[in-house]
Amino acid sequence: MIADFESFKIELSLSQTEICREIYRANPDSIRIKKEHVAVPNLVRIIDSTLRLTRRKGFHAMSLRDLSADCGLSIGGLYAYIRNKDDLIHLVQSHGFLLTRRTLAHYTHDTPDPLQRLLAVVKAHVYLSELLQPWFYFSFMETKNLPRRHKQAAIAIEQEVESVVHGIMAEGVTSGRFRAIDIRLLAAVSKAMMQDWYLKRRKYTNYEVGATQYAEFVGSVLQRYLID
Amino acid sequence: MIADFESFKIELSLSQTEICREIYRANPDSIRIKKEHVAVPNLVRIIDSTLRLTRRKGFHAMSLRDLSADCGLSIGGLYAYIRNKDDLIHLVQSHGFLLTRRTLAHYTHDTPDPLQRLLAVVKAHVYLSELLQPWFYFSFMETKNLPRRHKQAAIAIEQEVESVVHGIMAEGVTSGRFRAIDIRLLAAVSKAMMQDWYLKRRKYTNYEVGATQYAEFVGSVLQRYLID
DNA sequence: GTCTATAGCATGATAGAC
DNA sequence: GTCTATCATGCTATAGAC
Repeated sequence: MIADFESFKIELSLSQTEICREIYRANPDSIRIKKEHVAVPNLVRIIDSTLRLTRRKGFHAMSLRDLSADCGLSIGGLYAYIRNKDDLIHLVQSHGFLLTRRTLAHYTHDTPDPLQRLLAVVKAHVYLSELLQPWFYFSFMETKNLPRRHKQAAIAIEQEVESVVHGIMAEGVTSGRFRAIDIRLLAAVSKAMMQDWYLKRRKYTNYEVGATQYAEFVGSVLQRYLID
Repeated sequence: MIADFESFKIELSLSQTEICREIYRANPDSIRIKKEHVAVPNLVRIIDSTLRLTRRKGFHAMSLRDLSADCGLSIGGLYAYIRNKDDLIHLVQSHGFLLTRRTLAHYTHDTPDPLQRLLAVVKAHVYLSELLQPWFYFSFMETKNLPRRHKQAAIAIEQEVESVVHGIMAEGVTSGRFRAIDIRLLAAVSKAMMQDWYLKRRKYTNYEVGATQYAEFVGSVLQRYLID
């Protein structure tokens, strides 16, 4: 069970620096800087700038000149952290994958009741995409442009989320707690609703709807459909 | 009330040629070809190629050389139909706008019962996005990269769809046919579910789910939430 | 490790032949 | 109306100074 957004945030310990340290250690091929205390802060800025600039114009339209100006490194300096522009995608993608897997696993292990587990997963996903909104947006929008490997990895993690939801629903149906309906379609539209939170973030801000309210609303729609 | 997909298709008379004829007549500034019988078939190919190539790599990554090779016109010939690359976006956008407005207006005028009208709108939108899948996908993915004017037009039409859904729900609540719930959020997630049909078209093909089945499923989720 | 300068290339757009 | 040839620009990526 997830208490509230603030607790979630703290529990996840989403320090940008910490994440970038993991990325640094996981990518010695592309990052040719030896000293961790030098590399990590620069990585934070590079990834941050990439997400911001890509959001505006798309990844292809972002030039490395723009990026170097925004993150404060020169073009040459930038190329000590990546071998080419595509490496940037990989750097950005990797920590999102990491955190999504970690979070979903965490919130599906300790709740026995299927309905409660389902609501917890929905809330965890909304909260996670709230904290990593730029990343989720980037990942969704740029997936189709990725080289094959990265593309498959991105599709795989999307499918994993849907599978988790589907698995919970299947268990609920089997145990008789949920109605016997087309749970594959319901899992698919569940994901569509969760996605809308980060794809249309600005709209919901205008509506003055918060993450908790949205997650609980989606939960209530699912609950009403699953239970008589 | 919409009977079935085939009737819908015929009623809309979605001949690519016909649509491109309208586009040709609406854009004398960018299209400098005088003879309609020459211009229209070329326009069909240009728009078709643009949608296909953009789908693969994104609009920015599609070069005009790629496009000219794909549509069979030379670079120079292409520039008789557009003044610059951004004109291409406008050509592609315009007929989608036209058809979306026309279709929604048509299916919200003749059904008095709010529930039936809601289900009709959902089905009409799913059917429309099934017929114009490449266009809907393009519009969603490229909106953020558009110059201001086109961007606002694209956001406006999205908002119109949501408003139509919201209006129907409001009427149902007022007349006591629907439960009094947060219909603004429900309208928002309705749109999210409708969008998923064209954003994840391939997934639903793999699931062997058709447009009618999907529309009716979304309708049943909404109906169950709105009615006791 | 980071910078400046630049090579090498692909792109959007145009001019003029046919 | 459509083509081929070409221009100017802006891009990714690299080399070498510090």
